[in-house]
Amino acid sequence: MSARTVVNLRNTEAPPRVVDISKLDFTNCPVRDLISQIGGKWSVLLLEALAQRPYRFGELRRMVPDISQRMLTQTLRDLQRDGYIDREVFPTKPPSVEYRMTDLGRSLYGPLAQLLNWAEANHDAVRAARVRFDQSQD
Amino acid sequence: MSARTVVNLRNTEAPPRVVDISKLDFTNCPVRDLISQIGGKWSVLLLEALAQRPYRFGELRRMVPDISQRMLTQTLRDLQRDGYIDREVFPTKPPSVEYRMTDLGRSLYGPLAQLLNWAEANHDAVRAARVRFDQSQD
DNA sequence: CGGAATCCCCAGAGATACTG
DNA sequence: CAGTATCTCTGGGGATTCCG
Repeated sequence: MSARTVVNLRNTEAPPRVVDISKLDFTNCPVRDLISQIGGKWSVLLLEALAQRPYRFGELRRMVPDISQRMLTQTLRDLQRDGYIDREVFPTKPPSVEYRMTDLGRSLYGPLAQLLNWAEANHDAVRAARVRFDQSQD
Repeated sequence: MSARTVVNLRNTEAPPRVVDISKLDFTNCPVRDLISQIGGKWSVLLLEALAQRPYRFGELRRMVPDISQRMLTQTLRDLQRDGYIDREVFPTKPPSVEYRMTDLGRSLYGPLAQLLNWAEANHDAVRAARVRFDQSQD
């Protein structure tokens, strides 16, 4: 994929210099790697929750009532795998599991939160653009 | 969906106050709305390209050789619909179509680029975390 | 040149039931 | 409580063909 292309394109000073575009490892593009993960349906939501404070499995489940048990487990495991959150098991009875954000996760949440703030601030503009577009298409 | 929950969760000062979580309009959550759009496979890539300068359809196609014609057309139309890019048709022969970023798109690209920079800067850390996780799971 | 229309496939996500 | 294990299904995305 266009890993190098992406890098070059973001360099706004230089002209676009497309390099070696066909031979690049698709799975190794950092941007695609990040977007495909947080692009999931629940990842950002859980990151927002855990950015505030640690939560237990059941707490997260109650906070996001329309997530299935399966997707909560899976999304948490994926976030843990990428190093954004930690998982700690307390051998109580019944057992309880707490999830908390790592330093890496917190450093991700900085720029991520900026983007989310943009989304909220400009949501009306986007919706208005959609209405205009749809009306112009008959 | 949890539109309000998201808002409250990002307010790091107050305790989590989950409000009216089941009755919210799923489609009206700004965060979900943005993430589901730019979470697409090609959106960010095209935004990066057009953040630099306007491009014609065929130019974009050559820059991203592994995108299908269909997905290029569709992704561009979606970005246009949300107001991030403009489309201008030049009635030459054969016709040519140019895409350029709008002011709204440029304002989005600010925080977005910060996130992408984070992705590149921390890609090694994420990959290392993955290796650790996979090895700890037998 | 820049699409639109059509067919097809599979990974992401939901529902349900069971377990340490 | 906090998960696994199956089964299922939708829709995002690819390949191909046709059009102004």
